[in-house]
Parts: sequence; structure tokens; C-alpha cells
Amino acid sequence: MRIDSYRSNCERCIHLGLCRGTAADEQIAGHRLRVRRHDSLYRAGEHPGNRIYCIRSGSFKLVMARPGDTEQVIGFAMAPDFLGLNTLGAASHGASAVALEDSEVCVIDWDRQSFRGRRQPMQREGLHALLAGEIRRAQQAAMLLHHTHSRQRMAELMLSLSNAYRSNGYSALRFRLPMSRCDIASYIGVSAECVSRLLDQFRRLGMLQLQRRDLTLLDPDALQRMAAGMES
Amino acid sequence: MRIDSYRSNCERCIHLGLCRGTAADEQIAGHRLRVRRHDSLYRAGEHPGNRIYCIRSGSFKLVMARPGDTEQVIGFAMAPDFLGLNTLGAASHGASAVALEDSEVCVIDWDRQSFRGRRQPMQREGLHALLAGEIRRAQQAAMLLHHTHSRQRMAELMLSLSNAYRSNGYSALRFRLPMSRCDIASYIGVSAECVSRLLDQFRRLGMLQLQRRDLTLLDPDALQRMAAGMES
DNA sequence: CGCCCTATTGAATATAATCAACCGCCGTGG
DNA sequence: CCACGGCGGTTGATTATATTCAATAGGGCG
Repeated sequence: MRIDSYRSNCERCIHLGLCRGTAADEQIAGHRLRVRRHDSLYRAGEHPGNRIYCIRSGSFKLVMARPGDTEQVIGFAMAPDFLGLNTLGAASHGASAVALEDSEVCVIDWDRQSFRGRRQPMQREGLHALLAGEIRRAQQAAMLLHHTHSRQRMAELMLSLSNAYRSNGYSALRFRLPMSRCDIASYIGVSAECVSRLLDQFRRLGMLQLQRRDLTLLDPDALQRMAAGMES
Repeated sequence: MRIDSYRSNCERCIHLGLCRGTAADEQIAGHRLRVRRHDSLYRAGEHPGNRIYCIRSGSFKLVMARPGDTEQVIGFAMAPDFLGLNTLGAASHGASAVALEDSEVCVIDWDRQSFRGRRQPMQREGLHALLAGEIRRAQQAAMLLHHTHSRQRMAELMLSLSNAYRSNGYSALRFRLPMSRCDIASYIGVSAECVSRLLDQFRRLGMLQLQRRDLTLLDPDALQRMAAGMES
């Protein structure tokens, strides 16, 4: 039963071509891992151990430590994103991956032998595209931060989350924020109080509805204009 | 003469193992390209054409267009950084690469046949490390922006440039800023005027000296503390 | 020399951080 | 069951910070 559901899930996995060989005995994706809310999948500084992860359910925040024991949220990830791609060839994880809710990941063992020897060209190409895509993702995420006004960054974050949910098959207009206000604050570079005020401001402007972490975007176009700085 | 200096430069190139085969006839790096100040090496939206670039001299800014004809500087690059790594497997460039000064790049033709067929494992490994490193670089760059105060972001930028120069064999304390104040402003998400004021503030605090674009860091530790928010 | 472009400076206004108080939900333990 | 405490979140008042608009300075280049 466990096995069946596992296989069936994998067969529907959009990364099938990348993580499994053509024959059953070449299967590389080893096993699943449950990570409970607030637990770390890996921590900054740890050796990556030749593994990457694919989120099957739940969501994570990526946290970097700063000199002076402060922490920065540098990104969010949800199923079916990958985690750990940036550690290929690195001696240690640069950031920690902390589960925002009870989550499950696929562990893909990145053993060099199996990679070099058995993989098909298609898989290699897939990997390159994956890595390149991750660079673009990081750059895209960075763009969010290059705004002078915090309301622009906040609007952009809302839209970016909306896009993420849409492209993963969920509603783009109604979703639950898996992260705390503090996480958002750290991510967009404002104080936690400011997050509250901004969200309240957006609500008063009729752009969204929000109770606790349940978000409804009422006027994505207005958010778009807000992000672009064409609306105060 | 031209050929000689070209070969000699390549033999000193730190990316030798990646961009050339073991035998001379397997050489993949094709040719150099000169890009004049303010010209684009490539533009956002263009097809990448299976090429990546290695900066041999000069420097570039990476610029992304935003809805609403504004532009954002999302990064800087200098020799011997790579450009275009994020376009592997992508249909188009996500950002433009604009030369900040007269520059020269190596064009590495990313032909799939030659890549898949002729490359050595070492080269593939090198590529993965390169791509993963680029992800980390993008994330590192993003960290700079997650500060609440602009003085922290500015201090961090100064340090990050300093590190870049150091790791490329130049002085970490005296260098010339290749980018305009506007570029800096766009990059750290403040107004151009604010850049002036911040630099002046740093100067008055004795952290650096600056005339036009020639920068001398007088107190990197203070800058570090400033970036960490432990100094006003 | 004179122009243009980049950079700087000033004054007024807008924006966000900080400090402090408070609310409400949730889980814990009596 | 309820009381309690802690955490996450909100709100208010004040101060600090950054934008905006406007004017000015100064270098590089024809």
C-alpha cells in the first residue's frame, strides 16, 4: 500500500525523467522524508552529502545566517520545487531549509557514479535546464527586492506567490500563506510591523482580503500597478 | 601576434579545463568579442543561441526590464565571471548584459553535440559546479538586499565589491567603481540622491574615501558592522 | 569654450523603523 | 473545563530614514 502509493506518486511526478533511470533497477530516487513544521531539512554549514530534494508536499523557507546571529529569509519553496540544487559541488549548505508546515520531500541521491555512468543524455540536459532555471529563479526573486518602496516589494511578493500557486495547479487568487509575518518581513526587508500595516493598507484599498493567513486577491491588476509604482 | 597573445591568455585562464578539450582540435572556445561601453552583449528577450560568455576584461551590469518601461539593475559582473549561464535550456535571455566600460569576452559555443559527445567528465563536473556556484552567487547577491536600512545595503555592496576585487587579484581596498551612481541606486533599491548621501555619510564617518569613482576603503570593519546594523 | 551628462546638495514631504502596548489564538497543565 | 502563558500578530505614537523636486556643481568631450 505504501509502496503502491509511492510508485503512483512518482509516476505522476513532473520530474520523472530526471530522477529515475529508464529501467526500474536504475531508480535513483531513494526514499521520502517527512519534515515537521519548524524542523530543518538541512542546515547552513552542513555538508550537502550529494543529495538534492524535491518537495512533494508542504513548503519551506530558506534561511541564511548573518554575522551577528541575525537570520535572513532568502526565499520560499513549495512543491514541486527542488531544494539543494545550489550545493552541487559545494562543500557546505549556504542556507538552511526550514519547513513552514509538515512537509514531505523526495531524496534524490546524487551519487557521482550513478550520475556519470548510468544517466541518459536527456537526464543530463534536464539537469542543466534545472540548474539554469534555478539561477533564473534566484534572479527573479532578487528582482522583487530592487524596489525603493516596501509597498512595491510587498505587492510583488503577493503576485509572485500567486504565480507560484497558479503554476502548481492551485488557485492563483485564494491561498494560504504558509509563512509568518516575520518571515515575510525578513524576506522583503522591512520590519514585522510594516508587514501588518502594508497588508492592512492593501485590504483598505480593496486589493485583497485576509484573515490570519488565508489570503484572497481581489484586484491583481491593482497589485500589479502597485508593484510597478504606478499607484500609491 | 594577436593569436599568440590569445593563446597565452587562454593558457592562463582559470576556466581552461572547462572551456577547452584536451587536444587542440577539440577547442570549443571560439573567439573573443569586444563590447564597447554602454553596448549590450545580449539583450533581454533575445534567443541565447547556445552561447555562454566569460568576461576577460572589463565589467557588465545585468539589467532586467520591468512592466512599465522601467529598468532594474539586478547584478554586476567582472572578469573572470561568466555571463549567460542562466540561459541554458531557456528560450530567451531574462536580462540584458550591458558593458560598463570597454570590455572583452570569450564566447563559448554551447553546441549540444560537442558538449555531449566530446566533453570529459571533469568538464561536466566543472560545469555543474559552475552552475551551482552561479545559483549561490545569485542568492548571495540577493542577501544584500534583505536589509531594512539602505545604509546596510550600501555597506554590504561596498564589501561585496571589495571581495570581488580581492578574489580576482586586485586590491580589496582601492578600486574604481565601474558603475554609475544610478546603477548602484537601482541595484540596492534606493534613489540616486540617496546613494550620494550615503557615500558622503560613510566618508564623513571615516569609513572610505571617494573621488568620483575612485574608492578607498579606510575601515572595512566599520563597514562590516554597518552592514550588520551594529553601527548607525 | 560650452555643452551634456553625472553627481551633489538643500528643503520639504513621505515612508518606515522603533518602542510600547495590546489582542487573540492555541496548546498546556491544573 | 478553565486559567495561564507564549507566540504571532496588530495598533498607536514618536523618531529616524529616504523620496521627491529643484537647484547647483563639475568633469569629459566635441
